[in-house]
Parts: sequence; structure tokens; C-alpha cells
Amino acid sequence: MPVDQQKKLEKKRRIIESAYALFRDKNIYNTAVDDIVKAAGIARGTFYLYFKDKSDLIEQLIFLKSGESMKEMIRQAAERAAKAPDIESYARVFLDALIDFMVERKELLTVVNKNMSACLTSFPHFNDDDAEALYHSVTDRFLEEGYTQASLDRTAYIVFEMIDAVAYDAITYKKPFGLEDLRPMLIDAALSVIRGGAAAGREKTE
Amino acid sequence: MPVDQQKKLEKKRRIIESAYALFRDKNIYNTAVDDIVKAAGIARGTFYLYFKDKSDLIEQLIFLKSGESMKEMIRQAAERAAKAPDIESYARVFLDALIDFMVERKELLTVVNKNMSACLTSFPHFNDDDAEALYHSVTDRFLEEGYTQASLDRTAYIVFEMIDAVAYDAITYKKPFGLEDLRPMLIDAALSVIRGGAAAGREKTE
Amino acid sequence: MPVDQQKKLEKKRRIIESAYALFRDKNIYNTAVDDIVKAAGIARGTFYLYFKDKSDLIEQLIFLKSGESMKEMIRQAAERAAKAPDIESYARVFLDALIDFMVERKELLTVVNKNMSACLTSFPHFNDDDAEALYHSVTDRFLEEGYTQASLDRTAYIVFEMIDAVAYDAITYKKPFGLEDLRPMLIDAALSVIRGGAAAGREKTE
Amino acid sequence: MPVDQQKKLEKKRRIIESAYALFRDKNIYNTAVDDIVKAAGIARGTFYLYFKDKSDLIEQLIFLKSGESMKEMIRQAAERAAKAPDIESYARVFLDALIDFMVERKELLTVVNKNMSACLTSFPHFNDDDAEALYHSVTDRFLEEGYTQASLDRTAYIVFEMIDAVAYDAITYKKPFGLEDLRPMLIDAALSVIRGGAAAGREKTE
DNA sequence: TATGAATGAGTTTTCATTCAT
DNA sequence: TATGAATGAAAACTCATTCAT
Repeated sequence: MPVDQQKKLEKKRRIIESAYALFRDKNIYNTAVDDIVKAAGIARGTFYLYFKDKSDLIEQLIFLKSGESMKEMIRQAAERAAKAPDIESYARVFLDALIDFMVERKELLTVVNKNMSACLTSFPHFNDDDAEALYHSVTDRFLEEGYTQASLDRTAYIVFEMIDAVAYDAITYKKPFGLEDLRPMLIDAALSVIRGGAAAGREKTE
Repeated sequence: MPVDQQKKLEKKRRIIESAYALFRDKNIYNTAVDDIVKAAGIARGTFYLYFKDKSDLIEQLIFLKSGESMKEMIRQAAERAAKAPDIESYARVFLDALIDFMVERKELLTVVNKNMSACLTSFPHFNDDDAEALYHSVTDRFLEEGYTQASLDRTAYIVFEMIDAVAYDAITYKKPFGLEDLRPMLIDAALSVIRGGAAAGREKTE
Repeated sequence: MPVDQQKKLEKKRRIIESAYALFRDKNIYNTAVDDIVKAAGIARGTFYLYFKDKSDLIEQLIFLKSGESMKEMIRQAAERAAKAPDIESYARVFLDALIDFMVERKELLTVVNKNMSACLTSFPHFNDDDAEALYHSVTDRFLEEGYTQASLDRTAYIVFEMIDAVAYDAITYKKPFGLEDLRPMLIDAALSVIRGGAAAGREKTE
Repeated sequence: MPVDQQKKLEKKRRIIESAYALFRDKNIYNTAVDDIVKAAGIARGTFYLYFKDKSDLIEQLIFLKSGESMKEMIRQAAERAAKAPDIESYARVFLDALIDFMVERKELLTVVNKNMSACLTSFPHFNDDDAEALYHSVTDRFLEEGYTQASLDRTAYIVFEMIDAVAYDAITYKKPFGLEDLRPMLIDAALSVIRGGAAAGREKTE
């Protein structure tokens, strides 16, 4: 990539990061383009060199941020779960790591807002070989255990949605229960969904 | 209540209903006070006779609307589940009815947005004897089966959150899976959470 | 008309007049809405209570201003020509008066810009009984002399266009000839067009 | 001329042509410098190497474009009228050719906008020997017939203005009458102006 | 000469809220 | 109470022009 292109991308990135911080703190609708450019240290017009529109920025920001986090989150979770002896404990450790990650990255949740699962769906299509490999390293483990791809997709969707929703409220409002309060129950619920998914897969095969 | 008070309440109600319809269709931030008063057929200034503020309206609207729906939802679900022979099938029918209700009231979800469970928490405090009685008619059934109140609250919270989150996305975006696709898995997941909750309750008692 | 409506119309009128003065002095594209509201002594938002848009104002302004002037112009010209003994001198005095009027109302020309004739065409459709009566009092005189309506329309169009174009440049740029320099020739030209029109009318009749 | 100079002129020309096309399609005020440079395939900064300013470009463009067309127009008209037996038919054929030319070059009219006659005035001062010779080949014909230079200038001005104005509206708006509808009347009118001009010339001489 | 990223003043437009009637 | 005209701060977006490379 030419040096110029590189620089442009970096600046675009800087704008997105500034916006991200503001969205997180003040919410999207209460953040003006003006706030963003001030935070990014650029002129107002410059913003429109990089984004067609405020909504163009929002779109790109969500795509980027959630993709990034998803990747990182899955990487960490997969790493920690790697040595698990069986699929059940693999899943348990994986989910536990997932929740840890969310706690660490609270801010992300306030921007992306309960939409992590939408992101999950687009994850394998990021044209990012890295991400794809990662995704498969996890799903393969389940496919070996008798899941069909279809039932796996559904299961993953439900589990993420559930964890994301519960974590979002628990973290951002600390109401009505803290996340640690709910964690065991949440993981149990997720596991039983996963078990159910496996069963569904097997039935179809038989 | 004096007739005057009555009339005031009715008008307030009309404003809320108009706002509700608009919020549902266009989202809160894209709905101007002007749109609301036009829809309600009142003058702009009148709005401020009934609400301190736009955000005052929003607050009251969410409180009212979600409370109302929650009540109606629980009533219907409890009714349908009433004749269930055991607690397990009671729960299953109850949840099924819950989902049916959400499908019917799609619009509500877009306004209240994945926050039904918050509402659940405030439900018993609506100073509405009716609502309270209703709530207890359901929880009592579980308390009899060995739940502690604490574990019941948590369980209910997680289950609602889960159903609400999944249903919200499934209904509003029909992506990536339709709700009917997910329903069986969702109910199974919820049931296993409930079973876990019961177990947790019993353990503590022992 | 209710008093309120009256007042609103008056304010609208005041905005149009302020805009008119600015357009005349600085041209439409160099006049900001801000300039207009300052000149009219109103707040910026008020402008949008009366006009959808800057272009809405422009449209209404041109329609109003050119219609008004046209009416006034024709009234004055018809008055002065009234006592003319024959159609030829009627036309001559009429045109002379027309040019006088334009000289007096130079500013109008800079706004309406060489489009008076377009206005002429719409003149009889202003739903203004007054204007219509006036228009007919002039055309009748020509119809009596053997003009067909069709040839009269064409002739009037060409004559206005010609006078308007010449007068516009002569007045606004004083270049390359002053209007007084050109006046006799212009009137002669117009008269010969008129004579030609009359002939055309008669031929068709014969 | 050095090759460098040549190249500069060519690029300048390319910019003007691009601007011309845009002005024609979208009007001057709705065409941004950015649009022009994109169309010309140059960088934004380059524009300011060739023109001081946007208005500098406009000035040069109008001068160039109208001069060019005027020259071409007169050449064609003079050619077609060359064999005319008398001055009257010379004028008639000349004007007819003029109108034909305008119909062919509609686009020019939308840019230069009813200002062809202004251009006529500057025509003999183009420091273009070619143009000057051409101009004299036409005017000489009239001077021989008793016109004074002064009356000829006025007459030419009025005739051009008249034709230009009528043709502009007729062509660009096709309203309220098509040009072909008006052509005979227009030429008759012009001829009678010319005749009047000749008479005026003679009177003064006598 | 040529480039195109950066600038920021300037423009249009919106909208929650006030206030005289 | 009810009205709706008026307000003006604030938002989004544009564009001629400059300047470092």
C-alpha cells in the first residue's frame, strides 16, 4: 500500500476512535460532528473528506469496532478453552472467557448495543483470512462432535444474543443484578442450549 | 377523581399514545415534539402543560407502555398455563404464550427495545393491586416448588432478558433467523435455566 | 379573512420585500437566508415558518413581484394610451409608457431578469379579476382591429420579449447604448411587428 | 510560441471546456470548482495555476465562448447571404442563417444567456484579424447602402438583442411558443428595424 | 508545475422551548 | 387551560482557496 493511502487510513482511524469515545460517553445522538472533529483535532471540512455523512461514519464505526472486538474476543476465548478435554468443558471455558472479555470492554457494549450477534453473523465474511481461520478453529471443534452447520449457526446465535443481552444490562445499568450474580446461571443456560443444539444435529443425521 | 382531573389524564394519555406510535415508526431521536403534537391534535404549547420536557414524556411513556404490556402479557400467559399438570409444563406453556404475545405486539418491542426485563423488575411496584396479584399468582406456583424468592427473581430476569433479546432481533430484523426457527431452542434454553434455578433454590434450603 | 391570517400575510410580505431588496442589490446567489432575516428583523427560524425553503421564497417572490409589476405597468400604459385616436398611436403611446415604467422600476428588472414575457403569459391566469379585466381592456382594442387572438398572443410575446431584453441590458449595464438612445428604434421595431401581426390576422380571416 | 506555452494554453482550454459543459448543464452557481477539475481530469490546486479565481474563469470562459460562436455564426451567415441581389434580401438570408445557427447551438445560449449582443459589441476588439475582416465584410455591405456607422451599430445591437432574447426563451423553455412559430414574425420585425436604421442614417446625411 | 489533503468561514436547516394572547 | 407564532442555539454540510510535498 502506498504511503499516502496508509496515512489516510490512519487518519480515518483516528476519527473513528474519537467518535467511538464520544459515542460511548454521550450516546450517538448527543454527539455532534463538531465534537468529533474537535476531539480528533481536525477541521470540520476534513471530516467530510473521509465520510460522506454522519451516518456513514456510524455505519463504518460499528462495523469496524464490533468486528475487531469479536475477533479479539473469540481469539482469547479459544485460547483459554484450547486444552479442554471434552466439548462440554470446552464450551464452558469458552463462554466464561467471553463474559470476562465483555466485562473488560464494557464501553464497547454501550456503542454496539446489544447487537453483537448481528456482528457474529457477518464475522466470517470480513474478508479477513485471519478472522476466518479463527472462526473455523472454533466451529470445527463442534462439527466434529456431531453438530450440523445449520444447528451450530442457530445455537451460536442464540447463545451470543443471550449473553450479550444479559451482560449489556448487567454491566451498563448494574441493574437489577450484577453480572457476577448471573454468571453461573447464564453459563448453565447457554450450555443447555448448546447441548440441545448438538442433539438436534444428531437427530437429523440419524 | 374530579372530572377535571379525569380530562387532564385523558389528554395526557392521548399525547403518550401519539408519541408511542411515532417512536415506534421513526425512533425516538427522529421524532420531534412537533410531530407528536400534530399527531395528538393539540397545540405545541399545550404539550408543555402536560410534560416538563421531551425526556419527561419519554420516561413516562416507557414506564406506562411496558407496564401495561407486561401486565397483559402475564395475564394471558398465566391463563393459558393455568391447567398445566406440573411446574415444568406450566413453565413451557407460559413461555410459549409469552412469545406469542410478543409476536402479536411487535411494535411494542421497537419502542421499549430489549428492556422488557427492566420493566419486569419494576412490575411489582406499579402500585397497581391488580398487577401485584397477578404477579404473585405466577410466582407462588414456583415458590411452592422449592424456589427461593431470590433465585426466582434471578431466573425470571435471565429468562425474560433472553427471550426479549432474541425475539427483538428476530422480529424487527427477521435476521438472521426468524423467531419461529428459534422458538423451540429458545424455550428449551429457558426451561433449563428454570430447572437450574429450582435446583439452586433447593440447594440453599438444604 | 381573520385578523391572524392577515398578520401572517403581512409578515410574509415583509420577508419577501426584504429579500427583494437584497436580491436586487447583491443577486440571489449572494444573498443568504441570514441576510434576509436580519433585514426583515425576524429570527432565523421564523423564516422557515413562512417558507419551506430558500427556493420556495424565490419562487413566490418572482411570481408576486413580476405579477404585481406587470399589472401596474399595463394599468399605467393603458391609461396613458386611452385617448389615442387610432390603433397605431394607441400602440405607440402604450409602448412608450411601458418603457417609461421600466426605467422607473429598474430594480425589478435585475431580479426578474429578462423574464417579463414569461410573466405576461401567466398574467391572465393570476385568478385576479382585476388583472384579467385590465388585460382584456387592452387586447379588445386590438381584436377590434382585425387581430386574431392567436396572432395577438404571438405579437405581444415578441414585443415584450424584445423590449424587456433591450431594456434590461441598457438599464443594468448602460452598455453599449443607453435606453434613450435606443428608444425610438425600439418602438419602431415593435410597431412594425404589430403591423405585421395585424396583417397576419387579416390574411387568415380572408 | 514555445512548446511550453502551447501546452499551458491547451490545458487552460481543457479546463474552460469542462467548465462550459457543466455550466450549461447545471448553471454557474451550482457548479463547484471541484466539479470542474474532476471533469478536466486535473488536481484541485492546478486550477489556481491557470485562473486567479473562479470568477476569473467565468469571465474568460464567456469571453472566449461567445467570441468563438459569434465568429462562426457570422461567417456562416455571411457566406449564405453572399449571393443576395439586394441589401434587403441580404439581411433576410443573413438573419435566417443566424437563427439556424442558434438552433444548432442551443447549449451556448444557456451559458452565455441572452448576452450575445454584449458580445457583438466587443467582437471587433478581439485582436483577431480574422474576426475583424469578417465583421467588416458584413458591415461594409450596409455602409454602402447609406447607413452611418453609428446607426448601423445601434441597429445591429437591437436586432441581435431581439433575436437572442426571443430565441433563448423559445429554445430553452419551448414556451410559450416554439422558435419556428415565431421565426417569420421575428425576421420581419428585424427587417423593419433595419429599414428604419437605414432611413435614420440617410436623414442625418441629407 | 502538479497534486490533493486540509482548512474554516459560511450556509442552510431543525427543533426544543417560551410567551403573549 | 389552550394556543401557535416566535425564538435562537445548535446541527449538518459545502466549497473556494491555500499550502506542504
